[in-house]
Amino acid sequence: VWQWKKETGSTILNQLKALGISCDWSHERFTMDEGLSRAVREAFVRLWADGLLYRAERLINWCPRCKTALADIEVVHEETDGHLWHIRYPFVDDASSGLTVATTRPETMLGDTAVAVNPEDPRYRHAIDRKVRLPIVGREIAVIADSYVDPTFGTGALKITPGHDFNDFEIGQKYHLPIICIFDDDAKIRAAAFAENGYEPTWLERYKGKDRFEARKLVVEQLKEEGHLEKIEPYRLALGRCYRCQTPVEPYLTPQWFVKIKPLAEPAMEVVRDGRLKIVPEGWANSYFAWMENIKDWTISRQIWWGHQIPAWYCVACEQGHIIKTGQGDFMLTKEAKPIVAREQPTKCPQCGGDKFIRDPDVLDTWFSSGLWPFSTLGWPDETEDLQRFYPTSALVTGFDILFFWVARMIMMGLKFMDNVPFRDVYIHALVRDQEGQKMSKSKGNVIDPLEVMDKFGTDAFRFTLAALAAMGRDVKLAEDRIAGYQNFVNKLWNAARFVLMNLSGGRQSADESSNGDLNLADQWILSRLAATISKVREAVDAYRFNEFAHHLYQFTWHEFCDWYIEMSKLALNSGDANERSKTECVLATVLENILLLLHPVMPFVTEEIWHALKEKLGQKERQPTIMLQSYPRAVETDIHPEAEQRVGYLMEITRAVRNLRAEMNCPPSKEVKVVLFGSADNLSLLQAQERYLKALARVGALEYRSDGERPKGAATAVVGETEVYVPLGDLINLDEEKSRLSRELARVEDELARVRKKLGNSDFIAKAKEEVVRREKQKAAEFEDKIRTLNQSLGRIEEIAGDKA
RNA sequence: GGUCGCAUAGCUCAGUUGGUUAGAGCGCGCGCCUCACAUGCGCGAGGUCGUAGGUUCAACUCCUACUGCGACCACCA
Repeated sequence: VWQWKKETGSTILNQLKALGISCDWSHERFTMDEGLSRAVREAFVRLWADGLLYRAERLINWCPRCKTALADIEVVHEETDGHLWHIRYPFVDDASSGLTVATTRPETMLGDTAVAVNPEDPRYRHAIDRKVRLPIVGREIAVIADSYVDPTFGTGALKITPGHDFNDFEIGQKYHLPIICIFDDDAKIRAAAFAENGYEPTWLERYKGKDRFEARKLVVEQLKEEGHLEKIEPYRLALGRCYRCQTPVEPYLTPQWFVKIKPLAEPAMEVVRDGRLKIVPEGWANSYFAWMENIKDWTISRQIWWGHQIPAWYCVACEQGHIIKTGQGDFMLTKEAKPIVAREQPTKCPQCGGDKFIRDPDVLDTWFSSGLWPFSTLGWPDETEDLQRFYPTSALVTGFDILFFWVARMIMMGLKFMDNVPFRDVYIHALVRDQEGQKMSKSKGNVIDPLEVMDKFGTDAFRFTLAALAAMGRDVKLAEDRIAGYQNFVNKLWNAARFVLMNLSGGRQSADESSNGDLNLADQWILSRLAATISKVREAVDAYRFNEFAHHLYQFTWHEFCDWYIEMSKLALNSGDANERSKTECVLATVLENILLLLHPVMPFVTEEIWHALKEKLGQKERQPTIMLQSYPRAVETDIHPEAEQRVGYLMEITRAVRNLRAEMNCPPSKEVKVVLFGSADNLSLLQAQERYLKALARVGALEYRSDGERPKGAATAVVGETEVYVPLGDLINLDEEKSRLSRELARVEDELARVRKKLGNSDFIAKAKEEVVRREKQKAAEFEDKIRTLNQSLGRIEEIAGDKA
């Protein structure tokens, strides 16, 4: 175990570290550590004392390959093609007639001890309380009536094998039927089974020691030979397999340890119901309840070679008769053996005073110790400081596949032993699937090794991608294109940082000491946008909406900071105004630092790197050793500046309009153009005040502002709000192109207007819609009408020119 | 068999209380080596939001049915 742990454990740790996960490595624990073993023994003893543990012989799920008991949850059911075999069991009193049973497992007939029919089934009234003779075996078994039998399934007659089927076991208990276990722990035919029941089978030679599937063939063959096989139908059945080795599970009768689960499950459901523990996304709470409500006692003993050995001892003197030797040094305890449950081996038997004990050879299901994890790792059962401080934790992040295996158990155990939930939130993250959406699995060979991906694209890009794709409640198809895209984002951030660093004068000014009085418009704007972004990012994280988190940061960093602000900042930096320049430097540094802090959880490596460079440049390096110790940014209320946002928004629209016109008219970027703007005095004075931005961003040479008068002829035109934008191109203008462009735009706006008018024409709409909605629609209509008017005028002028030319 | 989820641009996906010109990334088209970045910059094309009904003044958004995927749970032989 320890060798295995060393290898696997270090692989996992290396992966985690490569992923840039920052943990308190001093708290690393392994299930088999002494501290945890102690917690396991303590928990076991307490459960026993509280009557929540018992040892009993039950039909349990058994893996004949692993030779161990399995919990229900460790059995995976899989639709499998099989057959329904119809076998005829003749009546003892009249061999010429009989009952036909249908079964998916003909070999188990060797252990049948009854046939059941539904008491209401008219076909079988005559059969009740008669006896039938088992083919091959020759044993006489009773026909019983029980409403459990579904008359519509198969033949309506059900063979009862209490030793090898869960339902049959129940029925067997109800009618006190004998139990014949025909298999040994290998699922091979066990000869002794028949001798035990007083049979001297001559037919046994043929089956003895045969595996269950071989036995099936032989049974079918013999039934056929003897004329008892009536029919074989194809049938799909849900076959239970061992979750580890896929071997079909065999119901098997052995003594095992069980946890009485209902008393633990009840409170565990309650805390989710009353909100003391939140499952995110909520949808999983339904599954959680469904599972908890139908939960059966938990088989916790395992017959495997490693794990926590069960802390139960048996007095050799008292239990002698219940100890069965099964091999050299191996032994088994019958269901009658009385365990002494204790933290340590007892010194004296309370019954006989004997001092010789053997310890229960079984070990515990690993999930038993895992269930104690939230507190066993913190020193429980001691009242440690760690326990005080860290229990309960705020959130558990995990995949749905262990919601039942582990999470549910932690909740039950936490409530039982700590009297409190182990964590407040359970965030069920998406499962990463391959490009085709298939679940990754070793057997399918479609596993994506995170180390390889990180090697190719970088850890930061990989982490950011996972966050960006982690939309609530949806699995992730990991596409390399996507990672490549975010790799570019990392690069973009790097280059933006380079720009900022090369423009900082250095040393003299610190980013957080900026005086925010009389900043220029761009500075006000970006700080306002930053504040808004911080708020949205925080909201997203609080709600576990990591895709929104990533989206907002991507959008802000690339499309606001880089695309607009950095470009605008160049004007301030080159303005020759030292005061303005230093303020802009401050803002650049502030925004960059905030971006780094905001992104750090998803992009730890680049952000750390850039942050150090930034701190060095600002002369603050010694003060702050690592970005990780910084607190997460909070939005600065006073930075919020709606007016600046609105103004820059307008400026951006005009800029886009000019760029658009240039592009449509195939005007090369190298060529400066003249722009004439018509609009209200307010808007124009704003534009005029900020015209350096317009000139730089849209490559405009000269700008003219007019409130009314003749519109320029031969100009490409656009309408932004109430502002008309003209780019006079003189003879360069392509009349046809401009005409079709304007017509297209006109058609689009007319469409919009028609839609809005239709709404406004509907009296129900006016009467019933919210006032604000109506007002907005009216405003839209007015805007569209204005726009249509100017577009028509522009079209008119184009046609005029065309006319002149012709 | 039961339960739940998903169907939106060529691809992968967002769209939080019903009213937006339905968005992003990649891909695609056009134009650019504009002094942080061609892993880049600018502009653009592309969707009757799976089908059929219903509720509503108004539906991608709510309800029903259907179709097609997917997952989980399940002892009907």
